Amino acid sequence: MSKTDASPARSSGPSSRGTATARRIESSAVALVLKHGYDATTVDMICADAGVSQRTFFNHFATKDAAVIGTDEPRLDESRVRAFIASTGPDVLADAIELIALPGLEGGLDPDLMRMRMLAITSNGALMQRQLERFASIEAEMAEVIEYRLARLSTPGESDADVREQSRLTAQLLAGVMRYTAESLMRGDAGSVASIVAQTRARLTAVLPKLAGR
Amino acid sequence: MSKTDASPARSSGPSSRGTATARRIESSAVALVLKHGYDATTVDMICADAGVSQRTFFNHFATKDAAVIGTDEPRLDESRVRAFIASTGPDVLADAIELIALPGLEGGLDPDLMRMRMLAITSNGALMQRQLERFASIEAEMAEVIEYRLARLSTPGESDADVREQSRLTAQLLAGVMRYTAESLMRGDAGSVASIVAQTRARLTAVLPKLAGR
DNA sequence: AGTCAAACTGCAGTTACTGCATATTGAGGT
DNA sequence: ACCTCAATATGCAGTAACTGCAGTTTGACT
Repeated sequence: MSKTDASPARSSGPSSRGTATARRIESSAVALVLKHGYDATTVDMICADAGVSQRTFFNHFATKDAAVIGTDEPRLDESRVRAFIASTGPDVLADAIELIALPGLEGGLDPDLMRMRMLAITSNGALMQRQLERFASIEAEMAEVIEYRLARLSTPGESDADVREQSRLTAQLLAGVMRYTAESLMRGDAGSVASIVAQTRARLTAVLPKLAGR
Repeated sequence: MSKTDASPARSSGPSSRGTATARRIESSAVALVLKHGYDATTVDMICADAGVSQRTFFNHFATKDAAVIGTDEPRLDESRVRAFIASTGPDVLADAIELIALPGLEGGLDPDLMRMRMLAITSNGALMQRQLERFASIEAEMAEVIEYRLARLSTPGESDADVREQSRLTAQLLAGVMRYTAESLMRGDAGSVASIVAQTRARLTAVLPKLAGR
């Protein structure tokens, strides 16, 4: 009797939610990519190392990237979001960096895995790209959050629609800031993630006034 | 007698520079993708339509995407660059949009092909992503150009290195603006490319002062 | 006519990824 | 203890993108 659908994440969004198998695959993937590079690491190699079949691999991860990057969605931390919205300062962008970057890059489950994953990602341009796309995936969410801050800063003549569009634009600017941050990390400009984030914040507050046409 | 290397762009960056074959492949690719969608269009189909072998296809284009997106590098227009640098206004970002967007999205060779390509790209998220990556590829170049403007706006305490980093950051912000512009296009917010660009510019100058911490 | 190189082609192979059918395992109900 | 069921893992065959290699056509220049 056909049990049609069986696997954990059959062709839908990958889950990897904590299952031991997924975790094994992840750490094998990260380790092998660190050792041999991304292109030189085949899915078969990862499967052999993790002791699973190729089919199982793809049951857990939609793509090879996903196994390396990790699939835990970079959710926004609720309490941080509340604090962000509550703040009334004009440093919307600068505040937003920490909202995404700190939980997304640092906070995690297994610190060792996170560190190795970080290395694996920053060692490869294509993977970096994917990572940035993941950040981009919460852009819509960020736009919404940003809207709360911007609404309070709106000037007389602006409609709600204007504010919404400005929020979308700001969310994209934020993505740019994130990319700059990631680039700094890739350049290996020393320091922890937190210090790089702080540095970005400083540069941002320095340059923004110059760009705002009075 | 083996003539080892023969093809125009053997595994290096694709060229497509004007050769009739490449142009035929391009227009076949765009047309088929418009008709059947990106995923449903195989390379074989494109080859059949263009009357070339698959190997020839990959001699001209490194990837399937490339054939649809086009490979004419979005070079910066020299005269526009000069004008951009000459300008002393603080609207660095807003000015930069036009520097990239107008030649990149509008100005082209075959207007018909450009229009269809535009449709094909905006109809597919993945292709859009690629397009944005192409814009991103001139980020380094833009950072350099932006540096000229920012240097003039630098404040007393800043070193050259500071200005350079700020330029990099600004180039990434610009990429964000470009993404917002592209998103607007995809939403089909009516209007020509030029009008969308103008709209983006307006929103940008409206929102930037709010983000600059006094 | 002869030479040379650019462009085109065929073919076999690798790799990522998918659909389908099947096997295993473990928890719950009877 | 037995059956059920659902989640998970697997084998297998297939598709499609892309690559390397080796060979052929084409066209310009001598």
